Amino acid sequence: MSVGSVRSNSGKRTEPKEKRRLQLIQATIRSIARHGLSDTTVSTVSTAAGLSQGIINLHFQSKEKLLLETLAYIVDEYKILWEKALKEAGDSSAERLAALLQVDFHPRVCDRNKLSVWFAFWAESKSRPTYRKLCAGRDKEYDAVIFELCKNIISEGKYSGIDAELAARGLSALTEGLWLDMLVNPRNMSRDYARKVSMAYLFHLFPRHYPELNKE
Amino acid sequence: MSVGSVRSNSGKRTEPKEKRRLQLIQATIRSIARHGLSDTTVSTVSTAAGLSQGIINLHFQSKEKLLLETLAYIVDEYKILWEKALKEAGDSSAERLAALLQVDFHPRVCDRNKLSVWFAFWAESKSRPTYRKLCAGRDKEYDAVIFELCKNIISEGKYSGIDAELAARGLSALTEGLWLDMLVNPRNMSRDYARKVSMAYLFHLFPRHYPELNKE
Amino acid sequence: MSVGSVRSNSGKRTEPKEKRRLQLIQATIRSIARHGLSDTTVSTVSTAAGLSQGIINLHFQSKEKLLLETLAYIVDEYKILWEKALKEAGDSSAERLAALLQVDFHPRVCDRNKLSVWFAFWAESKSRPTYRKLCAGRDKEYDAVIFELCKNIISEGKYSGIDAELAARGLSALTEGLWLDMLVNPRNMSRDYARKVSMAYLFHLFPRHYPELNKE
Amino acid sequence: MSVGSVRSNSGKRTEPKEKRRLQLIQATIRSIARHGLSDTTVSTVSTAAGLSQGIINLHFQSKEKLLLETLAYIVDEYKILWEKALKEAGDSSAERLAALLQVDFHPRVCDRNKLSVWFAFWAESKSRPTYRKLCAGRDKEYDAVIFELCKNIISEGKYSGIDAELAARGLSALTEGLWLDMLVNPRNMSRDYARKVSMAYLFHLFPRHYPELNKE
DNA sequence: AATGAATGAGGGTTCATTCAT
DNA sequence: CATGAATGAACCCTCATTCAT
Repeated sequence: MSVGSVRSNSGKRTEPKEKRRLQLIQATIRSIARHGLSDTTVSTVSTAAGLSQGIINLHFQSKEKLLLETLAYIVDEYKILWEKALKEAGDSSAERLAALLQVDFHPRVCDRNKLSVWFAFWAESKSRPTYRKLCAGRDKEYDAVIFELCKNIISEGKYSGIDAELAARGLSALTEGLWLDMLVNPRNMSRDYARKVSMAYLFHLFPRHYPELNKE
Repeated sequence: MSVGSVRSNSGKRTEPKEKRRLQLIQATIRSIARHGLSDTTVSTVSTAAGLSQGIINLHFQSKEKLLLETLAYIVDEYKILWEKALKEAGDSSAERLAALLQVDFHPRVCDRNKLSVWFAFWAESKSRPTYRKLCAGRDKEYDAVIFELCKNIISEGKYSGIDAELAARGLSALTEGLWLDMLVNPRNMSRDYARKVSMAYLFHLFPRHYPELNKE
Repeated sequence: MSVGSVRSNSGKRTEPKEKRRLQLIQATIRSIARHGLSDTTVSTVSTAAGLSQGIINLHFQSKEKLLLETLAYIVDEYKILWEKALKEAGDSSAERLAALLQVDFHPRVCDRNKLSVWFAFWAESKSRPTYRKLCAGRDKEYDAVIFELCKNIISEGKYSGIDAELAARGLSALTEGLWLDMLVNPRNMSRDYARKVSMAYLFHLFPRHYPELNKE
Repeated sequence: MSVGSVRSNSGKRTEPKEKRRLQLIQATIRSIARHGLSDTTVSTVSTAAGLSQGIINLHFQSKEKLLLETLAYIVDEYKILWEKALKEAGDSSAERLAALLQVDFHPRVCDRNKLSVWFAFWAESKSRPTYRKLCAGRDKEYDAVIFELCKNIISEGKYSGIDAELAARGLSALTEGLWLDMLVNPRNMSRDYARKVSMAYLFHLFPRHYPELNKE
């Protein structure tokens, strides 16, 4: 076989494996969204993927590992979107902060299936340290950046009476609360409206940095 | 059995019965907090209650009903505290709103075990309409009152550029987000600090109504 | 409750438990004999016992533990018969040795079902140290006693050219070989004939101690 | 395909085919010795052979057939060694009998891996007639020859009080028992010592035919 | 001829529920 | 009212077998 055919072979042998894993992770997300984490079984997942039962242990050794990789997948996806937003955003702290919040309401993040997964794992994180650790990575970095940006904005805008940490924590908590509303009660909280609520908070905090929000 | 004996027994039998049910509900809360909802079994609950396995079907017919009543118990408790706060609060909308937010950070509400239960059920609410309905009751009334109070305050204070609904939704979401932080990462988010974050938001929204918050 | 009732209660609550375990162990022996160790499943055992599948994990935690306790049961039973035989035997070494060999062909030991179990575990003992350890207890003591008795007999009878250890090892191996024949080919090797073979060996070793065997 | 190509291929295709089969049989022996028959899987065998999973069904159709052929291989090997010994032995019955027993302790027979296989199948022979039949071939012929030789020796040596069948059965059982000891407890029973035990028995039976054994 | 991804029947185990005590 | 032994459905996982490559 020529080098070319070897390359295409390796593409066919290793790629499908990665594709299968992705396919199964996506089936897991759908299953958690549809049945809940408690009622997500090897059977619901493999059925959702249109494959046989044994496939999960073949590719992930155990159901537990599949769940962990599913969480990791979602955490990673979020992180990537977030870093991309930071890279593409302008230099000003105000722009950067706004860009980050936009990510939180990006369709790929606010997908209700994925929100199901986030909250399923958060809900169990108290009893499962492994879950908490996976999420903690996200939170820590996230919090630090938000805090830094708030601090900059406050000093730039000479906002008095605003504590940077209180503001940052508020912004972060607000996002999570809005996610919860979108998950639990999507009719009363659309993605678009959630973003508006978030932006309204930003405006009230830093009115001189976000004049345009006033008019929306 | 004569009517008389039934009646006299009913006093003795139903009271302990109610106590057993409460005892089991509290054991359920502890079990969900400790093991997660997925790993909460009839056995973990009855062990936590110091009773035998059969006790749950005896008093609740099924595990599912026990879970529902546990959720109902927490929802009710929250509602009661909330109504009590409204009744005891002053007449001004600002006072009433602040009083309500205080309830959200009341030790009895913010108990981490109970937060575990809230989020456990929220996480599954997408797949279990019964859960959602139980929570929906709380949310609807809650949202309506908060909204009304915000509207009053805005008109009283002639706050321009504040949409009452956006503000109300923000306040409500913020609380939920702070609850999540307290659940997932209690070291970084104490009950006290959460309340401060919440109050800080209130202040930024309605500075002329909450001057005292400025100094804290 | 009186002391009496407590006693009868404990008899009813703990005895059945022990009875169930015995019942399951006996079902296991039958299953190994009938299906072989490889094909002995939780299902074959519980069916043999006339009970449900869950019963095994209820009483033995796992199938593996049931198997170990089954082996231990058979080892123990053998040991008890053996010690009883020693206690009841006369004082002379010749009598004692003969008594021990009688045990090896006792109906309760040579039961073909039980032989199945012995050989099933011996066959796996190379790969499963736990099995070997359980059997090793028996072997060691057994060998030591047989050796001692042979030594005494040899010195008493002034048998020249007989090594006590060779004789003892031979006697012990002969028994095991006869067991195998009874297991694998019961039509050609009855319990009675096996005993005769064993006794014939004894006679050839120590003719002056076992004159009566000559005539049989 | 032309006849010619078939013929020329048959040399190339069937030879390696036979080699593969042998390779897999040997891997099976190692696997049974290492993991036990219960834990010998298609995977343990193919791994031991350094080949892929599918190879077994390719060459043996099923796992069961591989096991049967493995047993047959060992039975055959034993038979061949045995027949060769008979052919090469002298004419006297005593020599022939001794030669046969030598085979039983030949390194190729007493290999602990192979003993594992023997006993694995013997242990299951009660529940699997197919296994028993495979072994029965060996036993029958073996027993007949041993018996014949003993009979000759007895009549030659005018040994009184010795029943030929009892002696033959004893010899055969002794060998099997010694094999078991070598398998289960190799530290206490070396191949060399086992042979000595066997020879000691022979001496005691027929002292006038085996004078040399006396001195060893 | 050989591979190894995929299958699915059947394994051991868990657990909500029942019921005799 | 309370227990806990027993059940059996459903879980996760293993593994002999198939088949496209």
